[in-house]
Amino acid sequence: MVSNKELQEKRMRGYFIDAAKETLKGEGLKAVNVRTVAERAGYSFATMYNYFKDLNELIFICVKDFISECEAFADEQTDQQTPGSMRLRARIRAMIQYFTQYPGIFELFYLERMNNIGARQPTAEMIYLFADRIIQNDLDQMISSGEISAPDAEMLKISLRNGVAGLLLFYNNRLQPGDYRKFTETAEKQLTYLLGLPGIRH
Amino acid sequence: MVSNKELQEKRMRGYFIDAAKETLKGEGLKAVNVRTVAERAGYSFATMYNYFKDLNELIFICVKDFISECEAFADEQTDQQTPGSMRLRARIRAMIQYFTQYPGIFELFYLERMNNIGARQPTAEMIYLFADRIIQNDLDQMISSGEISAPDAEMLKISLRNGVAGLLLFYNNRLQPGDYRKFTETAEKQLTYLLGLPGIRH
DNA sequence: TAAATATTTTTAACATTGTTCATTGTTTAT
DNA sequence: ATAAACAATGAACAATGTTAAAAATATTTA
Repeated sequence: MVSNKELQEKRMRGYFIDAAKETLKGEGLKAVNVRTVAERAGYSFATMYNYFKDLNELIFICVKDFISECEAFADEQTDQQTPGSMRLRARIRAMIQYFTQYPGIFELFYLERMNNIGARQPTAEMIYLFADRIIQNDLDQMISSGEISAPDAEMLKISLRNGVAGLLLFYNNRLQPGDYRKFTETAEKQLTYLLGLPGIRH
Repeated sequence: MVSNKELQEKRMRGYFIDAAKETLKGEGLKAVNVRTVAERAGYSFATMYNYFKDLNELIFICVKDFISECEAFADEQTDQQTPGSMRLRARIRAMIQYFTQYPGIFELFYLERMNNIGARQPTAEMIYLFADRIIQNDLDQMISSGEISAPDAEMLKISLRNGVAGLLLFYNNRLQPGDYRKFTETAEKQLTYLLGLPGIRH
């Protein structure tokens, strides 16, 4: 049972959160500032400070929401598949797709939030755990089916997490590879490469 | 033959460049701003604009210098070794060591510079090519010795570049793994893992 | 209902940082 | 010695995050 006050406060926070999320998805991180977000929400910039400690807190909430959204997207893309290496690939593919669709979110996750001293530790940990969570289920399945040993699975997990972060980091800066088609091709090859390890029984 | 004017101008630029580099290595990227750098150089902040287009140009020069420094460090660490997979490992180890010794430089390379719209493309490309250059020699040797095929070498190169970037990205944010000892252990394991691929003849 | 009180929103102001420009001081060439 | 060129600087502006007092609005109470 929530009071009117709580409900109203939640709505107000929602306006700002939505405005920030829209801006992040659309114009990207550099367009997010107190004044533009507040304008989009339909309030003065100072009003934000009545509902959030500071801009960091607001953006932190966006990160949490985007994590959920990305996980939901991966779930949705793979709900027909059974756990295992094929689904693992599909889930990573979904994650890559999500971040390339919203470069601003990638920037937020891997460049800005992690870089931020203030909210450093908790945010970075969240992002880090999220990347692992995306693939944990399938790795467990691969272990229990004897497809891979537990230590090899651990290495695979780290390699995938780091490799995907690096892959997106370079692509996000419009470099390598140049176009999207070539990028997905490289991503697929890299997945195949990382999954083609000696420890895995094919 | 350089004129006095050119010499003097070069010196002036050097004062600012050194001040910026010291600040980056010591206090990190967030401590770098026009006023602190100029103070360290012994001049007013406005003087900087007589020698550099803007702060970006100054920092861009630092990036170039750090790239050279890191390459020199890798060369120095491996000058006793012959080209091949062992030296490849050692060179990557040197690169990782360099960036963990100077977190501010990593931040600059992979988080800030790449993130910067203005100087985006050229800087990111430079950083990207530098990472490849560190290992190119040894990869070529491995190819010509028949240790690895050219296509596999290309995949290995990409995997290493992306994997190292991701590894440093997560470690730099003080997360995974917690302490330096554990970190180097993980880095070694990951190197072994990536180099232990099916395409490589052992 | 009207005054008093509490809450919410906003305007004004400040701090920090990057940047530009006019002024001032200094050097150089005639 | 003086005019021209050059170098260094402080004042000022713009953008952004933040705070605090003032204004507007809502709620409570007599």
